[in-house]
Amino acid sequence: MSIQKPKGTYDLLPDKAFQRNFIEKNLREVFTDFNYKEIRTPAFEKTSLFRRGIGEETDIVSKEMYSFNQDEFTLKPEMTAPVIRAYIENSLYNESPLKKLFYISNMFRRERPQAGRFREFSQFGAEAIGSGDYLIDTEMILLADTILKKFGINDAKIRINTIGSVAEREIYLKELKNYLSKYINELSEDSRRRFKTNPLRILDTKDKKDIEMLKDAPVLYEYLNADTKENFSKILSNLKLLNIRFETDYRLVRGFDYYTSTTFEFTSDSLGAQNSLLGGGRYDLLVEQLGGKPAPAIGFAAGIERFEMILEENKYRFPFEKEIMLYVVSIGEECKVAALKILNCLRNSGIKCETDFLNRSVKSQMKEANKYNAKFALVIGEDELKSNSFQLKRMSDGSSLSFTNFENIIEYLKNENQTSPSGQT
RNA sequence: GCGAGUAUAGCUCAGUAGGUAGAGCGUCAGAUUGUGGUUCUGAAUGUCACGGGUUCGAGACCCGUUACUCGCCCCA
Repeated sequence: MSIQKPKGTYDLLPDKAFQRNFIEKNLREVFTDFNYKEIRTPAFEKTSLFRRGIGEETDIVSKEMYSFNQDEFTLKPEMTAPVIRAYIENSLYNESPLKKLFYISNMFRRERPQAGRFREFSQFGAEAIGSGDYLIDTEMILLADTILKKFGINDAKIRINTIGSVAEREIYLKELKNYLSKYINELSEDSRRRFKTNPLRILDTKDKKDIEMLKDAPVLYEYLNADTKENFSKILSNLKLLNIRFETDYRLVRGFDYYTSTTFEFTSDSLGAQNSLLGGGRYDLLVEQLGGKPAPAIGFAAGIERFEMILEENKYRFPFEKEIMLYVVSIGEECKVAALKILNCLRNSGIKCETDFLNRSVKSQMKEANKYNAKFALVIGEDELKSNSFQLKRMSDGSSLSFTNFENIIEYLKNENQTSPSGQT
């Protein structure tokens, strides 16, 4: 083994690449139906964008970024900050007060790889910038749910929470720290660290003793203003009206600094330890933080590899790749050119076909045709060229049709191509 | 950054108490001269992850390294 791929990366071999393309095609369809427009941003950005956008103290920024050129640039570890940067830089707010954008792109984080986690991975996601209305929160969750349902993923758990405004959270955090300080010596090591760095995340702990201690801890929800609460309950009742099953989880706290009020997460049991499939929420302050005219916004991101893991677990039936209509078995120099000529005519009509490039025996070429699942095989040798008589063989039953010139064969196959349905696995 | 497990042909794996490598699948070729799928026959491919040690002798035992996998943290 000479040179290996970098840790945490993977090759998408042809079969999987085909499936990935199918997934992306369908994602684009749903996003487009919801009137989201695709945006693509550079693979790398100024490092300061992520420092300011995601938050200096987050794991991603503090230890997981791939930076280069004396830290000037960083391979994007997430898409929200780049999208907002592009939104501001290109004055998209001047086009219309609400911009609905989606992306499908690869990200880079220098983490320890494990099941469902890679150093280069792909996400699809959406950002709606310009509306603070609860209706767009509802639509955002509906969009995410629609995508999953489109792929037959019906068992994802949806959890929703609101973490309020910065001001509301400040009051709460004081109370929470006050409460936890009584237990500070009994808390798990992780929680003690979070006490200093990000006390909200203590609520997310998996430690049993911690959970016990948190039982009587103050609840953020109770520190929220009446209109925040009302807004939240409107979202929830809307979701109910739309028949979306969810649960509220007052402990759901997201890892990036930019989140405000609504947060949500879709999880699946098919994913192993990393059970988070999709996460999102509102980030009303980010646009301003990144130097734009203040605009409320909300979005979500989902991991494509985890998405694929679930599809595999569910034995999702991907379509077959387009079948080969004709395999030309050619014998001898002249015939090979003749073969390419036929293939060229068919290909110009969008028909998939193939011939031999290895000077192999007729038998081997037939085997090849069979392996490719070609619908027809056509043998071209000196005999055929001399007598102008060609046998088009139907591979499924071995029957053959006689032709006296190429034009008729091509016409026949074009016709056949139109009537043949595209198969499912 | 921390913890655990694994490392034998392209793939999935055998390899028993240490005696210098096997199967299935796949690939390629042949089974009367130019016709596939089934069947049969044959072939190729491994510095048994790397380095050291124990031993007359190690794929198997010991140590180290590296890679991969899974988990913690965090996240998609």
